Amino acid sequence: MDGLADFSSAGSSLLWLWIIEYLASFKEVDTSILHDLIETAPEIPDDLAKVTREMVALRCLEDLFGSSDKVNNDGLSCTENKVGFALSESCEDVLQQILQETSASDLNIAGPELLKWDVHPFIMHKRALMPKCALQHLKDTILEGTHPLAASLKESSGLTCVSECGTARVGDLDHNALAMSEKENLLPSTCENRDGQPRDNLHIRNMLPFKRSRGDMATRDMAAHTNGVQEKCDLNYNAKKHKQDAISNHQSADQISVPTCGKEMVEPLSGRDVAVAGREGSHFSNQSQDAGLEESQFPDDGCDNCNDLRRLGQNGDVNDDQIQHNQAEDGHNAARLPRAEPVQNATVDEANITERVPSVGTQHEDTEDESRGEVEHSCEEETLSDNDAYHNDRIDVAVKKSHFLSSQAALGHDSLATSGWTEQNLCVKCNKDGQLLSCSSSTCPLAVHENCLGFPVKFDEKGNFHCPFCAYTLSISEYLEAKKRASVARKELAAFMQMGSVCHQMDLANKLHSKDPGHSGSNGDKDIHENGNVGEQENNQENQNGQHLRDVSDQLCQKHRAKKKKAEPLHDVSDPLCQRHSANKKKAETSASCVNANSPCREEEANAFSGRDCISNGDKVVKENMDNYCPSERGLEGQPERTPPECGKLACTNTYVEPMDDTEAEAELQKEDVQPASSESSDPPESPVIALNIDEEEISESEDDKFIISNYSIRFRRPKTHYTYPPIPQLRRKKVPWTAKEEEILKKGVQKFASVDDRIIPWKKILEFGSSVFFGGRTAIDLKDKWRNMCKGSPRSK
DNA sequence: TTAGGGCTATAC
DNA sequence: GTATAGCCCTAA
Repeated sequence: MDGLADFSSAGSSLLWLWIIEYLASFKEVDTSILHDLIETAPEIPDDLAKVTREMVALRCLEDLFGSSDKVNNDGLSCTENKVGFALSESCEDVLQQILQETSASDLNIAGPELLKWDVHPFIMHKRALMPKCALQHLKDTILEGTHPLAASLKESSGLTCVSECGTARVGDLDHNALAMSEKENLLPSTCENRDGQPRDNLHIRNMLPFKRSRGDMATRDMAAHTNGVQEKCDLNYNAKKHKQDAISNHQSADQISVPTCGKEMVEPLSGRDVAVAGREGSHFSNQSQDAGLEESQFPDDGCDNCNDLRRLGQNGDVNDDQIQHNQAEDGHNAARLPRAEPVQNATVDEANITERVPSVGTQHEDTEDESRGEVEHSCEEETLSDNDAYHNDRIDVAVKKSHFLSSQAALGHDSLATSGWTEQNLCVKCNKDGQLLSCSSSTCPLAVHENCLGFPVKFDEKGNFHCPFCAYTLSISEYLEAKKRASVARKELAAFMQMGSVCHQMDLANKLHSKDPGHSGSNGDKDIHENGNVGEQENNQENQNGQHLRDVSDQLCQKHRAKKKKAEPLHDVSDPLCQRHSANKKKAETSASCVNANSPCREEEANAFSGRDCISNGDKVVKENMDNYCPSERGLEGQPERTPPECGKLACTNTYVEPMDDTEAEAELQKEDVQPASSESSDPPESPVIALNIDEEEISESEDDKFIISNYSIRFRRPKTHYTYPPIPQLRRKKVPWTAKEEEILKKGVQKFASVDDRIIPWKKILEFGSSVFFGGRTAIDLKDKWRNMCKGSPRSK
């Protein structure tokens, strides 16, 4: 059944209006969706013409209902002009004209034009101006018949039957969803008996989401938009998206007209998805009774998932616990997935949403939370979308399985349809008996010859065989589980990195206090406050950030304690780590400087953020945690970036610069043989790494001092300007001594590229020129600085 | 992208 | 404490 065809034949063009309004409710409107609808619907010009009229009518109704704004929307006015209306006319007149049915020729003109018409402005306009219940007003007014034009408008708009049915069925996003669902449940029998059209309308209504979910991009977008409306209604976007997708998958596979539209309206009040399922079931049941269509598509022979779905729908008493229990009990029961999974998934997603909604729906005032929220949001979004895909896959598998079983039953013996393969010990593939592999899933009837599998049979750890369907479903489950764990780990990593930022800020605050005694405390605080939220964290950890930060810092410092195998109470001020750190700091820090007692953490974080596997700053624990961290170019410490393979798995932002001409640069050096043997031998190109490795010296954990990372490491620079919770703190690179070879190539480069007056030296070119020699972390600025130093030491002739 | 000034860590 | 090397920031 093609919903749009029905839609068109139904002739209820008001539905178009509702569609438009529906779309208009979305935050982001993709006009291509409407265009898709337009283009795929037959006899569209007429409908479009009606839509045109109704748009204008809507505009008029807007006026009637008090909207004083008469913004002249280009698209709308253009359309209006096409059908001979002018905005300046009075509402009554316009309405009258609408009802007078513009001539067919006018409509034909308007139709093609409308196809090119960008509905977006209109939608935006409607969204901006329409009262939330404007459509309801529209309907009510038409149905009440109090307006002089109501009667004819009612007839013209196709609301007659709706009126007679006594219910409004579409578009009442603000209405009580429960009442709505109840109304909807009442609709079919009465309406349908009066006129075929209403029934069509019902199907149209039901089919709309179905069309949205049919798989192509446009319809997918529309599904997303649909969910956008739900989001607007404080619904759980993902849960609904998933549920809708899930159901749509069933629909697309089985051509089941599950009224997701009605579901969407139900959902706002249905806190529990099972309740929704129950109501869906009600719809479904009604429809089945009315049309008898679904029965024909739900063969009783082995299509247990379909029947299960139906049962689930009809059984409004099912509750979450039951289902979850069943799932827990039957976690590996793929055969039951078709009925259980949609609910399960929705439940899971709902849980996710519980976490997620605040970050989406509320504005976090502090940047930290925003950043964290962003990270988590993106992570969850990614995970959820991926989950959706796999949930759909899982459902697809179930559907395919049921189809497969059905088709096999149809191809095989009739008895199979009733008794199943398992009971008869027949292969589901070849319908022959023999030594069969039975699927371990308790309710999966599938049995198959090993040879019929088409691939080598595999058994799980317990030696159980799972049919391909169940195996795939199981794999998806495991994958999703793993993703969930990864997501959690990512959050923890985010918290960990955030900790680095916190420590940094605290360290900065401490330094400001200790190094700027001239600054009054208030001034210092003020400065810090101006630069970010350092001050507030320093001053009060109980503020909204502080609590979380302290929690994170506690976690981190607990690692210290665990590592030291000492049960030291962790208190902000009395942390021994802090004391040790302070003692080892050459800079005299007052006792107050350890206010936050997180200095060790800071130092460790600093090293953590500089963490490359190839460069250690002394703390292996941190290093392990930062495997995937790759600081920005300026934040890179001396790390041999010229060896890209080492960067392989890292998301290095500092790309390996392929030498412009390696041989040229090195030839320059070799040609003149400028490298003293001693220099070359004692200071090979690798020397920077060696120099850095000074810091790598193993530090015994048994000694207190060993917690103090070498000062010759990356440190945070004092922020001079805004410090807005960077997920990656600013880092100071390690010093990388220049090798003689580097100096040589630098000299060559300068001689080669510098202009006559040496006013401007293209350091970037020189860097590329000598990239085979220069240490990978060098920048053009480094070259410049080095050249400056070299020139300081000796005249330019050097 | 470059130049210049300033900052920081280290060596002495 | 000072000198120095290397790094960072900012203006042009």
